[in-house]
Amino acid sequence: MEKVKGLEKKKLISELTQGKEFVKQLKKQIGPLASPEECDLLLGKILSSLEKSLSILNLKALLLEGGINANNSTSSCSSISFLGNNNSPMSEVFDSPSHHLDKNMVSKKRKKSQETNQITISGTGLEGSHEDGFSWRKYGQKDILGANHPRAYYRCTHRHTQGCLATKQVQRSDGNSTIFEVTYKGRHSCKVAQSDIFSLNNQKRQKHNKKQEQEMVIFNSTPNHDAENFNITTKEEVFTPFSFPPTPLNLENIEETKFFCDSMVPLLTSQNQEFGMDYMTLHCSNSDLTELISTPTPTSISNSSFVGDWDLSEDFEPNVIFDIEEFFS
DNA sequence: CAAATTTGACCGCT
DNA sequence: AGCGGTCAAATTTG
Repeated sequence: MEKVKGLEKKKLISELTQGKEFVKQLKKQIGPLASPEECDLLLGKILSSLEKSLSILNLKALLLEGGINANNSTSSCSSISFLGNNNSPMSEVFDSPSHHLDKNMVSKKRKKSQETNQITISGTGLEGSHEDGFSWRKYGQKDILGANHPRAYYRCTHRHTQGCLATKQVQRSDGNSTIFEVTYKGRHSCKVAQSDIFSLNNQKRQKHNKKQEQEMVIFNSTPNHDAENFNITTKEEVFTPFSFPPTPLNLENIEETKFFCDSMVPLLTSQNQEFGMDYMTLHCSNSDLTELISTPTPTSISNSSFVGDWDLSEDFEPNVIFDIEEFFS
């Protein structure tokens, strides 16, 4: 992660310097000979540079504000989470796995709690791209009322061998069919070695290297979030949506967190209407993302490049666009 | 041939 | 009754 830290700073300086240069050029352009097109182009560049810079800062701010667990998370992307509209304690979903061993227990108790305690990640338009390092087995698919696309149901492959009760649901977004909404439920109790995840991600990276797919990750809050209860403090241990079973993310009162991965737009966009974030779009290449989320050795996010020694005193700025692919390149 | 996926049936909840 | 979630037999895949 040290590598990334250095890159961030360099990138930030580079963006700010670029912005400065663009302003200089624009200054020269402004005058009787200035063409509107050139001015427009330069303005766009300036804005882009400034937004990228702000994004870099704001991403850090988010991670700091989000109270990301310092101990376990290795994923910059997965570490940003949003909490729901109630302060109810974490449900049985994240409690003792033994609660779920009884099939009947699952049906009633869990159903209700899962509705309010789940992590949703939306993956890329590529089916395999929302792979998260876990081994999932599809056990069902349903057409959902009002949805354009069916919902697929997956459970951990180690359900029977290790009693792992983690499940996830994958559904294409109605609005954008290239976006997959992945809802994780339950926590992995299976022992998936970090090395396994690493090698698995390496395989995937090799698979997708040529395609150079880009992913957009939108961190989205649910529409009905109550701003007052929408806090990012972390406490309870929940399953981390991206690839790290042995590296749970500590969050408190999570209701629902959505990540959207899309392959179309190379931008990271952050908006916050209620308390700083309505959604955030993180975009990076598949390989970059994989690298980011598949660090073999668990690393503290707070020790990571994102939140390391940055001084982020300013408030989060909404509507920030951040080309994370370029940023991490 | 084992593992994974598909898909219709079933179940519980509202 | 309708819906979402799960089961499990059939089928496909590696």
